[in-house]
Amino acid sequence: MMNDRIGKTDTDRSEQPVLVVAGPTASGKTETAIRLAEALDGEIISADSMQIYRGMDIGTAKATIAEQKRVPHHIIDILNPGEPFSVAEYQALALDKIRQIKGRGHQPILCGGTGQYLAALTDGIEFSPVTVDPELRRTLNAEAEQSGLSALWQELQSCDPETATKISGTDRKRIIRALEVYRQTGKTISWYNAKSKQKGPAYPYLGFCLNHERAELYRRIDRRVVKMIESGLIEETRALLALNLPAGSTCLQAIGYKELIGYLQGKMPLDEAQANIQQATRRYAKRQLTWFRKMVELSWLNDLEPAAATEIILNHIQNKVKLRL
RNA sequence: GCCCAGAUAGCUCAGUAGGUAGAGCAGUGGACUGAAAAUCCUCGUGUGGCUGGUUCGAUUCCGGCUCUGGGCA
Repeated sequence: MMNDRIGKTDTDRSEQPVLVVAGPTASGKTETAIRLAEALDGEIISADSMQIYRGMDIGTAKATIAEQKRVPHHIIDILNPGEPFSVAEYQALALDKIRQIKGRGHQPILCGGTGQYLAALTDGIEFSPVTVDPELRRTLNAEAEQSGLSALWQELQSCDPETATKISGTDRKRIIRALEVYRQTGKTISWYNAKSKQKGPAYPYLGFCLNHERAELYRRIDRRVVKMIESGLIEETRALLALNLPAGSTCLQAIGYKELIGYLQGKMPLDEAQANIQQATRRYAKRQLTWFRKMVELSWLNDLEPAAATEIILNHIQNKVKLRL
């Protein structure tokens, strides 16, 4: 075959789209992204809301130390358990990483299963300047406790009927967030949202979604949960528990840990905790797929192991580059 | 071998004084703009074990058979 080298694109990737490797848990994202990075001189930016926490390794299926040595990883292990985080912060961090990686002439590869994080980048959402005020959030939660959620819903109904009709009167988190915005600024969250998509994404993206036939995906999930427990997830949870984090800490929402805490506190036998983890993971995977189906720019790769998926993605990129020449 | 109880949705079961059935769980689809592995919404047709009978009509009543659980020998 002819020389495959394609001009200066080897070193100048500033025009190349950011690669996205999405997919539900246990679909093979991590290994695929690493292989891609090795082939493309790439660096991986995680898009995962739980892998940001240090010490939560097994349960979040974080790339192992050995895997992280193969290729640079970003936005992993950036916080201690118990520290708060948000999509907007994620987006800012990720955009910064993309810029830096491109600056080095490397290929940025977004890899992760948190649909909201991915969408914040690919949809180019411009978040409002209204940050989270923990004090106000506590107040609103307390009000919901005392006067009931419907009282807050009423308040929203009168100050921001557009949002009130859009979300459910039982969706506690969204009602509270909408009121946070209104009480702090006097402007509605719908007003901010309306202007949030005007700019479009800061970078072009080329995305792939790994997936498996549902029954097979669920088998993989069930198997992986067993493996996690065998490899020390209980110990990891014990360590997390020993930190005595305030209830409501984001990291305590993580599947696997929250169920095993119940086991460690003697509330349920291990096999029950394991079954609960498997079920919660299956439901989570289903919700992830809802996000990915909505992201029309994703190409779906079904029933493939990482090696094969990587091949296909590389071919795809190769063809695109050739077409452009 | 005999006696008793069961057999209804993927699972556990309810109900129909005879007019072709509904809960929980599992599962499905969806929403998502600073907690997102979170939060929330939607969706219930299944040879009523098989087979005869009674009846205008049987998942429901009666008989036989099969299977399951328990008891007696």
